[in-house]
Amino acid sequence: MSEFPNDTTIEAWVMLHRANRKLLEEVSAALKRHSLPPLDWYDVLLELHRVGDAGLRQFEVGDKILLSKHNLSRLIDRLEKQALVRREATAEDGRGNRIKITADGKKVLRKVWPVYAESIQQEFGDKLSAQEATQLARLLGKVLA
Amino acid sequence: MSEFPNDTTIEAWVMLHRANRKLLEEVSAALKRHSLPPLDWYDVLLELHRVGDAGLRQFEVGDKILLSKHNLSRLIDRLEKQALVRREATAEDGRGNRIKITADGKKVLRKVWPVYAESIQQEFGDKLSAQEATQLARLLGKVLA
DNA sequence: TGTATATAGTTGCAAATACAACCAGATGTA
DNA sequence: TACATCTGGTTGTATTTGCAACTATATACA
Repeated sequence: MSEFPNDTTIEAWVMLHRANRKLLEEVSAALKRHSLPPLDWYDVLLELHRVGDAGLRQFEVGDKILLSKHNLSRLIDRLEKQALVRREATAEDGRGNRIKITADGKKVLRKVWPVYAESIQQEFGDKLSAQEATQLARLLGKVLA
Repeated sequence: MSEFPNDTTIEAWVMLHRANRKLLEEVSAALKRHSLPPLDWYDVLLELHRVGDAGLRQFEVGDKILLSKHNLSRLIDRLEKQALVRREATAEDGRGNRIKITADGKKVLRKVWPVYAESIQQEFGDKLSAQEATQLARLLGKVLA
C-alpha cells in the first residue's frame, strides 16, 4: 500500500541522512587527527575479530557492513597489504577464500577503539539518555527489518 | 563528561549507519533503474528550488547538504554542464557567486520526485507509524543539535 | 592607511568508488 | 554425464572523492 510519504516521514528521512553524514564526518576527522586508518577498516577488522579464528568469507563481511563486492575486494587488498588480514584458500568452496584477522590487525583495533569510542560518546552518547538511545535503536531496527 | 559509550549507545550508533547505508543503496538503485540522476543532484536542486529566484551562495548549499566545498564546486560544475543550474556573479562578494536553478533543473526535480518518494515510502514510511516517524525525527534532531 | 589573517571558491593529483565485463568453480536439471 | 545458469571473487575503466595548494577578495586591527 505504498502511497506518497507524508511530511513527517520525509522529515525523519532527511534527519537520518543529515545525522549520519555529520557524525561520520566527525568521527573520520577524529581518526585522522590521530593518524588512524579510516572507519571502514575498523568495521571489517571488528567483524573478523568477533568471529575469531574461523574467519569470514568475503561475502559474509560484505553482508555485515553492507559493502558491495568489488569495493570489498579492493578494501581487503588494502588491508592485506598492511598485513592486517590474510586471505586463506578454503576447501568448502574452490572459488572463495576465508578472511582472517592477524595479530597486527588486532593491534589496530585496540589502537583505534579509544578514539572511536570517545567520538561516539561525544557526538552521540552525550546527547541522548540511555532510554532515548534504546528507543532510537528500536526505531531504526524497524526500518532495517 | 565524556566517558566510554555504553552498549545501548553503540547499538544505536551501529543501527544508524546500517539503516542509512541500506536506505541510500535502495534509493540509488531505484533512481538508476529509472535512468535518473543521483541523489546528490536532487538534494542540491531541491535546496535551490526552495529559495526561489534569489539562489544560494555555494557555501550555503554546502551547509545545507553537508558537502565539503571542493566536492561541491565540482558537483555544481556537473549540474551547470547539464544546464540544471547556473552560476551568477554577485555584487555582495567579489569572490563568490550565486547558484540558481534553471527551468531544466526544475524539470529534473519533477521527474525525480515520484521515484524518490515511492522509494522513501516503501523503505521508510511503510515501516514506521506516523508517531514513530515523529519520534525518530525528534531523536535525530537531538543528535544533530 | 597598510598589513596580517580569514573566507569563497577552484584546481592538480592521488585514492577510493561504481559499473560492467570477466573467470573460475558450484549447482540445477535433463 | 552434459549443459545452462548461478555465485564468489577479481579486474579494467571511468567517475567521484579527499587533500593540499592556490587565487582572489574580505575583514580585522595596528
